[in-house]
Amino acid sequence: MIAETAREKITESGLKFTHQRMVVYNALQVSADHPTAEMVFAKVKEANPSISLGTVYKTLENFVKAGLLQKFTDDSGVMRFDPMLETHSHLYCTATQQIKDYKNPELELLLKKYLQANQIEDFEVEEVSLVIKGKTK
Amino acid sequence: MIAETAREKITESGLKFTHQRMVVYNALQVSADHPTAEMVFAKVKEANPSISLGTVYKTLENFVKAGLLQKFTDDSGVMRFDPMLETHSHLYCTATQQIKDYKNPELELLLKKYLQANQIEDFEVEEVSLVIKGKTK
DNA sequence: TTCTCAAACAGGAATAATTCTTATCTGATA
DNA sequence: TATCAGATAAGAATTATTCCTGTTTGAGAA
Repeated sequence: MIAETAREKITESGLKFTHQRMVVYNALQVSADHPTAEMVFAKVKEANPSISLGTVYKTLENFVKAGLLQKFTDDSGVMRFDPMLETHSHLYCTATQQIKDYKNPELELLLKKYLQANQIEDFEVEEVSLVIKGKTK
Repeated sequence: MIAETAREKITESGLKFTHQRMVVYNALQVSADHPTAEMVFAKVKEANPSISLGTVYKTLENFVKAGLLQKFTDDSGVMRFDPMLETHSHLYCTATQQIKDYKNPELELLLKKYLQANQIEDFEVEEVSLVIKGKTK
């Protein structure tokens, strides 16, 4: 049951379990796109009409800190939240501004190996991600 | 002479040459970091104290459209402008939030070749960039 | 179960980056 | 040098995000 999974994930990550956190968590698990805080807010209101936008922002930030979500900023400067935790790249369509995940373990391995073999001077790599810009056909 | 180069580049790109555009152009050519619009504004005021912030924003945007600059957004959602035109990657320090260019033609070639050999379904790649997060030693 | 309290929440005010608006000015061309 | 489309200055407006304050709630103790 989805409520149980959410509860487990949230408490496991060291956060107090609340109804608001549960609905935000669930909203992100089912979202295929990379929602903004406003998009999460709109979706979450269906399940909890009295939630406030500030709570959504704070909850998303807490989830990022707790390692449940990834956050990045799109080209127009808006924060996007991403339920996937494995490293993956993003396809950014320059025509429609849509963002899609692009998972390619082979490519990730290639990059990881390259950066291990060729250390960057004075820099310790933690994470690598690829932004591929172009157009959806 | 730097004024001549600026004039050429600006008119070549199809934009009308103005004093404001020249000082913005020159400010970016000499900046090693990836300035924000505010940083450009501060620098440009030395050469032209009466320039307005709105003009700086508009000019930077025009330069991006004309292909003289690259634009991206940093993790805190602020726009950064980048005088380099060749594809290159960014090193993002998670401790200090500093951004540095990382140019590595070998790595770029590797990526380009990989993406040519392994087409992404329904997507036409225009540009690839790597965001490498980590810590400066 | 009820009590207690640190943490979370709602609601809205405040802030910061960016865009827009309008009246004025300027560069390129004739 | 006169013309005019496009560029600029100044500041108002907008948008995303953070902050503040009083109220509520979840989790553990008694």
